[in-house]
Order: sequence, then structure tokens, then C-alpha cells
Amino acid sequence: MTKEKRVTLDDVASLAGVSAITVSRALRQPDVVSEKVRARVESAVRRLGYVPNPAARQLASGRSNVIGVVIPSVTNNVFADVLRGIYDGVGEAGYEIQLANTRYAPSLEENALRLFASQKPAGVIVTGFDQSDASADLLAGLACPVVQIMDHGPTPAQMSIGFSHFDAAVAATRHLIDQGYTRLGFLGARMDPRTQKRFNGFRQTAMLAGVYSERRVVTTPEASSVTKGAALLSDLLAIAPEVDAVFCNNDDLALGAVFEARRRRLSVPGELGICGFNDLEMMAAAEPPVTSVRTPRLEMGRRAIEAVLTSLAAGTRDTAAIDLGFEIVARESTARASTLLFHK
Amino acid sequence: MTKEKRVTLDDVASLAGVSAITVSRALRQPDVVSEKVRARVESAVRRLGYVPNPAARQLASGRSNVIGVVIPSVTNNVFADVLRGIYDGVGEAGYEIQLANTRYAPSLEENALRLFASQKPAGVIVTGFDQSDASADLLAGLACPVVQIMDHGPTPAQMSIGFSHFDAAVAATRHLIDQGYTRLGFLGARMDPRTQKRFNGFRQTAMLAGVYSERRVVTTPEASSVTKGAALLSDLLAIAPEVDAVFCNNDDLALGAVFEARRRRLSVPGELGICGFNDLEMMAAAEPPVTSVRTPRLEMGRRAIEAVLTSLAAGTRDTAAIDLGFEIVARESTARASTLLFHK
DNA sequence: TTGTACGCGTTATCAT
DNA sequence: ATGATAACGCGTACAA
Repeated sequence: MTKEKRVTLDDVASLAGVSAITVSRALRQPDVVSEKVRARVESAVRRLGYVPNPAARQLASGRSNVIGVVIPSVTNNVFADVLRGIYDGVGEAGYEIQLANTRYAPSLEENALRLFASQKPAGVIVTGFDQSDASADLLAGLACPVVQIMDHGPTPAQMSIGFSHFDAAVAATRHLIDQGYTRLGFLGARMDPRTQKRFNGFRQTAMLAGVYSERRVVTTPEASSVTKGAALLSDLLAIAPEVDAVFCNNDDLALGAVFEARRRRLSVPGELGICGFNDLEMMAAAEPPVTSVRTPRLEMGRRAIEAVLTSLAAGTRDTAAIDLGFEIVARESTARASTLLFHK
Repeated sequence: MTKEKRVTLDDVASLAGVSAITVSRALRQPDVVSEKVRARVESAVRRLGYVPNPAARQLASGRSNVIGVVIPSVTNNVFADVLRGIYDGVGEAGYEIQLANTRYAPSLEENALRLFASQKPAGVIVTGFDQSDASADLLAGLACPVVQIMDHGPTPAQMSIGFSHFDAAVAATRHLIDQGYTRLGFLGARMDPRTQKRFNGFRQTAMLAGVYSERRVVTTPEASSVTKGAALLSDLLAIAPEVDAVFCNNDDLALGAVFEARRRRLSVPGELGICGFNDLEMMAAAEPPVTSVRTPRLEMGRRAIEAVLTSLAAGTRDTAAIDLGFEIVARESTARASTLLFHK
């Protein structure tokens, strides 16, 4: 029965022989109290095991220690890495991460932002640039640091840290073309805004090179999965058997395509080139290893929380759109015979 | 500039022509105020856009609306599914999920629980039974509903919802034996408590059947990954080339083993049987489809949060250890020729 | 069923 | 550099 009353500032104050507000200051602005007092306070805090009450702090100050994070999915490896970066980055900084899962629904995103806004958050990290008008207004109304992640564009609400999905898709498509593939296909699932941007990059690039056909674009609004990747490739092969390479929306689909190709005894990369997106860990370990676009997921998370903390510490509100870029990681799944010769 | 003062209970009260406490009650216990008053309050709330201040609520009541969730990893598909269940389950219930990532470190788990404890959480969901003494004390000291997930055992702190990792491993091992494999190996990574239990189930079962050899156990303390699965299988084959089936710690390792086997032109399931653990979505889509142990991840999350909410609503503190079980999903990767004949 | 008085633990403001 | 006082917005306890 730990029915002992909670240790408060007053308890610490009387033990240290000072007033409560001095203890409060000693904890929050150590350099504004005298060295002697600070030492006494610190020792009292330790002896009593004092832990600040966030609710009282928030009520009195009008600010909370909550950093809201809005992501569209918790069951997506991509966001898992971002989250890890965020959690690693906050560390013991005294802030709490509050996660909101929008399931790719703008209305849920609005709900989440409204809730966050009502809590006077210390900071907000939100996925992408494609908020609804209501959500955008909520973001604009926030007095705290706001970071948009996972995308890059010219007009962040405040700060953004991401990369251009369009450019990444352009580069991936160029890679396929450079490898000599001439009848490119696209496999897409979910088709959220960023996926759409990737598709646009693919289409434009493939069109310019004269290797595009709308027949070879197969998408589904459903969530992506390995199973779906296999199914989409099946559909594509049924419609357009001439396809000689596919750019997949993401690595799950790409892996599914690899499996499906294998089931059909289609040689990869000989008869079919396969390129994924994100470069999840498994792509390098696959057989054959799968070409993908490496995206800076961990770093986006880390940099985003870092930006929030820095901004909080400095008391400034910067505006900046940071492009972390991407990298085409060419592997065997898109290495046509001519290229392979070098490796053998 | 939304510098307007925050809308408070008093504002709503004066608009509705009642006292603040009545508004408070109308919101929290609608059935205790008269119908007329309730209607007036509700309309006033809407007109003013009133949103309760959680900090004030918490400070006044001594309780918070935070449900703490302690998991060892955010970049693990297993926990992603559990989290989804939890987030789906809370819905708009008015509680906030606070996630703590222990990275499999007992000390971080203690920190997290200490932090939660200081916040008088509404509930706590924690992974597994194998807390440190300090963590166990913290759990025991909590006045709120506590649910342990992901494991099953006789002595939950309060409630537990999970399954027996030992039993699951026993069943998987039996399956391999039933398929006619006689030189079983084990691939393990991370070796956290639940992984250890799985290994114990494997060892005991394989020993009893006379198909165990310590040479064929290859593990690493590092995190599991597909790459690691391939590497571990390589190591195993170097040490014990006679191995004819491997039980993998989890699906990532199993997938890596599948790729490595393919690289070595080892036929699966003919020359090598491969069994994973968790039955992630990709296992069914793989080529060959991979046998695994289906674990109720989503349901554990959903049931855990449900248990917390129910307990909160009822004001009771039940004690119960719920076993959700598991299921061996036999697929081609462990189907020896004789069995395959039936399918062909 | 509704209201009054007070306190929750902290910080802002203004003094000293 | 330190302190006194008054909020912050809500819920509890008790009263009506």
C-alpha cells in the first residue's frame, strides 16, 4: 500500500528551506538560482524522490509536454522506422510522444489534430503535405513547432523534412530504362498522395522515354501487402504479358512480385525486372536481391524530433523545407544480362 | 491570431444558464442530470466548441486519461499488429495511448513504468511476464487496470492476454517431426525471454523425439532480420550440414532461411524444411509458402485495451490469465514429398 | 437534481 | 536572487 501522499514542490521546498517557487525555478532554470540553493534543492529532490506533476505544470503554464505525432498507419514498416527515429530522438528530454493513427483517413487526421490542438502541445509532427483544408487550418493555428515529414515541397506549414517522391520515382524509372527495359509496368496499392506522386514520376519518365502504356498500370485502393504484390503482378501479366519490368509502389509489392515471378518460372531480372520502393532490410537479403529506392526513414524521424526540440529550446519558429534525398540501390532484380556479366 | 481565451466549463455554464459543476456532470454522467439541462448544456458545448482540458481534469481528479503501453520494439511487425489492435480498440473512448519503447532493456522498462506510475495512469499494458523485480513492484503498486500481453502464465500481476510460447514451439516442433524430419535445427535471434521459451519448447520436444543436437542450434543476441536469417542458416549448414529442417525463432529469420536455401539450390521442403513463427502476412505469399505459427497479435492488442476499458468502466480489478492460443499453419516449406503428393 | 466551497500542484506576475 | 499571491480549469465533498 503505497498510500503515501504524493511528493510535491512544497515538500521539497520545506526540506530545502526555500520556497516552492524557488524549487520550481531551480529545476527549470538552474542558472537563475544561486549555486548553494540549487545544490540544496537537488539533494532534497533526490531524497524525496520528487517527480513533477505534468498535469499541474500544464495547467499552470498553459503548455504541455506532449509532442503529437500523426501517421497514417502503425502496421507499416516505413512508419515503424520513422517512429523509432522519433522515440530514439526524444530520449529522456522530458517530452511525451502522443501517437495518432489516421488510417489514411483525412477525417481521422482532423480529429487527431483537433485533439492535439486542444492540448496546447509542445510540438507536432505530421505526415505529408496533403492535409485537408480543416487540418491545414489546425496546423496553421498551432503556436508550437510543426514538422511535416515523409515528403518534400515548397510550402511547408513551418518545417518539413522529407524527400521528393516524384523525383525518387523518376530516378527509379530511369534506372529501369537505363538497364534496357522497354515495356515498363507499375504496381500500386493504397494510392495515397505520396504513392500518387510516385506514380506521376513514373508515368512522366516512362512516357518521355516512350516506354509507357496505361495497360501496364495496375493498382488497387486496398492496403499493400506481399500477397497483393503477387496478385497485382498476376493481373498485369494477364493484361499485358509483354511487360518486361515493374516499378512497385513499395517493397511489399515488389517482394510479392518476386515470389509470383518465381512461381511462374519467370526469370528475374532476365524476363522481368523488379524495382521496389523504400529499401526495407529484406530487399538486400532476398533471392535475387531486389533493387529499391532507399528512403531516409529513420533519419526523417530523428531529424523531425530534433527540429522540434531545437526549436523549443531556442524559442524560435523556423521555416524550412529540408530535402533528405533518396538513393537508388541497384541490385540483381533489375540487372539485365549485359550488366550481370560485369559481376560474374 | 486565435488569441481568444480558452472556452471553459464556466463559459458553457453561463451560456446554458447552469453552474459549472452541472456542465461537468452533464458531460461525464449524462444520466444524472435532467433531460432539459442536458440538452441545453450539449447545445452550449457545441456552440462554444468546448473541449475539456485534460490537465485540469487530471489535476482535480487525481487520475489521468493516459493508458501506458510498454513494448520492447516499435520496428517489429509483431508489435505493429498489437499496436494496431490497441489503437483500434481505444477509438474515441477519450483515453490517450502513451507508448514506451524499451528496446528490450529492463532498465528502460523500469524508467517507463516509473514515469507512468507518476502520472496516475488510467491503465497500463505491458509486454510479457519477465519484468525485473523493480518493474514488477511498480506494476504491483499501480491502482489502475494492468494487462500483460504476448505471453501466458499462471501468475499475472492482474490480467494477462497471450499464449504459451513454449506450447507453440512444442507444436511447431511436433509438426516438423510429423513431417518426417529427423535432424532438426534451431535459428534464433535476440533471445529475449519469449524467444527463450520457444527454444525451450523446441529443445524439449526434439530431445524427446531423439532428433535434437546442440550443434544444430545457432543463435545471435542481435536483433532478428531477414539478412540474419540467411546468415544463421549459412552458419548452421557449415557446422551441421546434416540438418534437414529448421525451426526459426520468427518469420524474418525463416524468410532469410528460405532465400539462403534458394541461393544454395537447396530444395525446400525436400532437402530442408523451414518453419517460422508468427505467421506474418508475407509467409503465405512466399514461394514456397512458408509454414509458421499463427499468433493472435491483433487480437491480443484489441482484447488488452478492451480489458482495460471494461475494467475502468466497471470499476473492478479482475484477475485472469487468458490464453488466446496459436495455430500451426502448415504450408509447403515443411511438406515433405509424401505429403505433397496429396496436394498435387 | 443542482449548487457552493475548496483544493489539486504548478507557474506567472509582481515584489522585495 | 528569492518570495508572496493569485491564477490555471476542473472534480470532490458536502449541502440544499
